[in-house]
Amino acid sequence: MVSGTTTKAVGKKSASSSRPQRNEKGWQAEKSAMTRTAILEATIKCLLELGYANTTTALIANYAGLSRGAMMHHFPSRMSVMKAVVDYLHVLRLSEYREVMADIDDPNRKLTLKAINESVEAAWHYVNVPSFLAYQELLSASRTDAELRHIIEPVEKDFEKQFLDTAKAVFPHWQNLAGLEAAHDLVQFLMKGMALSHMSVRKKVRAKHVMTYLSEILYNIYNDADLIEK
Amino acid sequence: MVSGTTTKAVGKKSASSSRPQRNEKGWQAEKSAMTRTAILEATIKCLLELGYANTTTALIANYAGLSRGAMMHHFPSRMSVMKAVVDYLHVLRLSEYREVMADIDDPNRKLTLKAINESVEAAWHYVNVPSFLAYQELLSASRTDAELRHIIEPVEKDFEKQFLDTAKAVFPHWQNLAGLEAAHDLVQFLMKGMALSHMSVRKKVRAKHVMTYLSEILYNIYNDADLIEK
DNA sequence: TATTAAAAACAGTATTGATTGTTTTAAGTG
DNA sequence: CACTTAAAACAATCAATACTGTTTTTAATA
Repeated sequence: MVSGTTTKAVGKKSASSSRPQRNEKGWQAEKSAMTRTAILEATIKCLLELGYANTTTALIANYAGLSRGAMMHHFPSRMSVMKAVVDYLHVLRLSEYREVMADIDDPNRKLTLKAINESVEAAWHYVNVPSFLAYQELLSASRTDAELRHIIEPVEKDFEKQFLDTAKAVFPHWQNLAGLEAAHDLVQFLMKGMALSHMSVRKKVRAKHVMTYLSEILYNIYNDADLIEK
Repeated sequence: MVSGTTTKAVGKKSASSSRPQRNEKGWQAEKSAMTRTAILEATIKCLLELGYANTTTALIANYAGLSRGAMMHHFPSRMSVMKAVVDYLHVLRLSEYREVMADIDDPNRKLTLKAINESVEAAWHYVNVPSFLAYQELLSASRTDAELRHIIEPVEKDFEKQFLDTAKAVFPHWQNLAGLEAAHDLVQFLMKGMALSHMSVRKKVRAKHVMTYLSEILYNIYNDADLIEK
């Protein structure tokens, strides 16, 4: 299935390498927390490199530099890891998005085409970041994995809501609310579609072209051009 | 994993049900061909319902109403079935697309907004059809499955090319070639992004809104509005 | 000493590819 | 045409591997 089944130890002990700092209360608890996030990040790496189906508990442990026993101590089952990763990615992705959107433009001035262009570029960058792709892998697997779907469904719904709310907050000048929602969907669906078109030829230039168009479109929607009068 | 592991026999003997017509030459060859396509269609059903990872040879055989031995006779390995399915879907999807696009509008007249709207609706319908979703499942799996990727990559490239060529043939009036290509990408990426956003809330209405915008955009591009002068 | 982290070993199940056997169809041959 | 032989379709079983979750053991910490 995958080559390095034998003690690969990628990113070896990235968590437990800091030496015991026995001040404060609960060094063990701290260590435990570090191991936990090491496992979560190892899982994300696995999802990216191997996909959901091939992300086995043994591989996760390897990537985290742990024994399988240790990892099963922190997460009693494979699905419990996945659930933790879903939650982990949820907050991570939201914070990443807010960070990206934070320095787009002064929210107190009217949007320029240049600013829109920048935010489109940012959105493109956003869907090519590990956290997005790993989450997408989980979302994709959830289509045919009922247990995972039950876990990820409420999270996804909450994400979509917060995602849109953030966009509204970033563009307070946007007049037509329905227009903003449609514009937001336009951007997100398009970006997702491009990001998931892995083996397109000339992907870079095509993406650039599409995004140039998209920016002009958004500018028109923003300025309430006669698009969609109904 | 899945409920009916025990002789489910879905779509039982849909292939070998026709009685032996011993005229012409080679009844056995005909039967063999029928069994083959029965296996391929069973595989597609599995891909849709269970996903690539859970599509085992045993399940395929069940769905096709065959023993595993019989199915391994026609396809010596799991991957060989997948390869056959990739080819099968390739021609199927192209023919479906051409069929859908055939009755959009008279290619000898200038495009109306209504006609564009119709073709957008057709594109939306297209990405919700089984063959698209099954193929997408394979494409998605190929990201982390090298063997499958080697199989599907050339097919996907050829598909993209023929896909665009078909669009060009359907809209011979389209002035700006670069504009048409961008418009085509715009539609395809957007549709894919929408189709793969499984658990969006209010998906239907949002899709409708986005598509209304999209149609106006396309109309503008088609009429060489000042979009993208560079 | 009691508790927690970590490691190792184990049992059960599922899947794959291979092998062997049985039935059905096609092709010769006298 | 009757009979034999070959080949293809189909079925059943087996060995090897891989993954999951559990249990047992060891080490470290409070």
